Amino acid sequence: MELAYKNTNCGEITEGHIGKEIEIAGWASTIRDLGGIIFVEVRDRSGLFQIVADPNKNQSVYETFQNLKTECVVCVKGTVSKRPDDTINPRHATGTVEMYPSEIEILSAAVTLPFILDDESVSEDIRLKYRYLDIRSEKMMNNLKLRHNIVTAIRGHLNKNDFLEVETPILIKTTPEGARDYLVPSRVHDGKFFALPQSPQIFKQLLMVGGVEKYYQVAKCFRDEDLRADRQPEFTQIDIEMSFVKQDDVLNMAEGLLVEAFKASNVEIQAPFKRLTYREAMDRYGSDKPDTRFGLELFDVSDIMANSTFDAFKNVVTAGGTVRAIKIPGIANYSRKDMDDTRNLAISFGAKGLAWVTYMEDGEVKSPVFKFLSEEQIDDIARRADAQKGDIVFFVADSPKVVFDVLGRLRLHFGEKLGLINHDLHDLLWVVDFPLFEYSTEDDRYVSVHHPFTTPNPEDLDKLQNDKGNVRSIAYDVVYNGNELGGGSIRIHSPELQQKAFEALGLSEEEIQEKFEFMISAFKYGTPPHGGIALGLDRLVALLARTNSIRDVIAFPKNSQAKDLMTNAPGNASEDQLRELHLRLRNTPKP
RNA sequence: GGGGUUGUAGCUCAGCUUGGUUAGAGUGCAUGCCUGUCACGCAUGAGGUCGCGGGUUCGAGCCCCGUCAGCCCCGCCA
Repeated sequence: MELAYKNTNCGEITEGHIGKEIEIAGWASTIRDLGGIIFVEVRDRSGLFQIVADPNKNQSVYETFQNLKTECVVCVKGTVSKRPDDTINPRHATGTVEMYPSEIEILSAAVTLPFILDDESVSEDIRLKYRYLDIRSEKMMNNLKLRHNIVTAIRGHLNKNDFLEVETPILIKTTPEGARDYLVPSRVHDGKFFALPQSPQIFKQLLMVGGVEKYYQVAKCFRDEDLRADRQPEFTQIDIEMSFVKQDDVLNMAEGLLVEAFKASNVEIQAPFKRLTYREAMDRYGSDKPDTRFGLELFDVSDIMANSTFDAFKNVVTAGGTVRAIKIPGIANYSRKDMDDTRNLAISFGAKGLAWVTYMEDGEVKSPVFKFLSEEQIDDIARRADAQKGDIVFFVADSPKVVFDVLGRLRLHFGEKLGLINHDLHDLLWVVDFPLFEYSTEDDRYVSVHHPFTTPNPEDLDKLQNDKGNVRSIAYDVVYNGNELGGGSIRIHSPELQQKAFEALGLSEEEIQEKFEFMISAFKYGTPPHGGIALGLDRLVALLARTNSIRDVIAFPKNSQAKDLMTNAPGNASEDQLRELHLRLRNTPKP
């Protein structure tokens, strides 16, 4: 028997194939042996197709069917037939057709699988250990297809718009700011190390100096930080840079790109997206990636509290802090325990405490802080909150950072809990005018919010030396349903300004020379104004696949401890390898 | 680095609150019966280091201590 393996995909067989002889190949996904007749579903990437063996029609094929084991690989030749009317299965795409094979060959046997494919309850560590089996599942296969479709759409859009895809190096020089680098020891250079890129940032800017004008890359990036459901040590960015552009040019381009990417997932979105300034996002939503699918906006009561006799709040305002509030409707019947839980939640978010006003259904208004407030102040709060019977208003007083963080998270908590979020919405927006610096209490200095190549807002240049906290940048993030999809900025293209930016970050002249000399000197040879954006592909695909773990859209991800459970990486290095790399281990590693 | 949570059959879990006979269920697997199933059905069977180590106890899957591993979160992630 000479079979060609395959000329038709299982999932694509239709009534149009009836009477035609075809060959299919795939995995025997389910075998139903009824005694005198055997049904087998053959699965390939495209879907399932039922084949039938009847000893009266073909004895030798029937005998082969009797020996089939689940997940063995077969190739089958035969003529497609219509199923009898009463056996049509409307739940399957190929449920109206089937085949009595004239020939069947087992191409590969299969031992019993360690778990059942498509069983959603199987624990993830088992799935990751046998990832090659997990990929056979409909869910994983669909996610990989979706990812492919999205990347294809993005590439198509960028190619059509005259972008050049350029690869940048993976072995690069370590940079001082940002996440922890993965280091690669150099064999050739004793004691020296490469770093893996956290992003192609510097290279894409130098491509602009090189005259590429419009660049993109589906770029692997690496960060040696602790993992989360949406964070992997290696991940993929759609990395984009453009010359001769201003902020609006980048935003318009990215909007067009995202429209195409969403379309690949059968989601229609409208451009242009809303725009919020960073200030406005924080003031109204307590977040730089606000979920604006629901209300519950924050409001400021600092002025009222500053004039109260409540020292805890008053002193915060005097010391430069702020008091903000959020109104949660319909929870005035909260029990003592509910209130305790809410306060503990606020404390877990970083608050020192939580104050509130309860507007009871019967019209009574209660609050532990009323004794510190005048009648007029109490009225002011009710008016500002637009409080109705049944509402509770919560207050947090602290530094702006803490207040926004706590109330922003409480807002999300109640939005979810009270079912205020419409999960059918696709809410895309830009947050613009990010601050250039933020103060790091840990490092006791100002650090870049974005990265040190971000252009300061020209209006704020005079604050670069003495008022760093109030310098705005030309930087922007794109947010989808409260998730950061990506961000970018207009970059510095003047060597003098770049030098000043490094200095403002507290880098010493030696550090600037050692780490960035090539960049500053590159800028001296004629540098176009440029800017760009990077979009997190894994997160985008995960959101469009409606899964909350990016591991579900990565073929071979690491687990939460940054291990590959399938290959057991990272592994040990041999003595010889270590010697060649000029390394000596402090402790003998566990085998 | 910190907090929470889970660990019992190949897989998913019950049993733990209140320590006590031979540790169960579903599913998968094997065998047999079954000619239109599609979560096929019926029957029989195999399958266990109760994560690991120590302790308390006459007796520990269950209580205590330690440890390892998985997942989630905080820190961290320009």
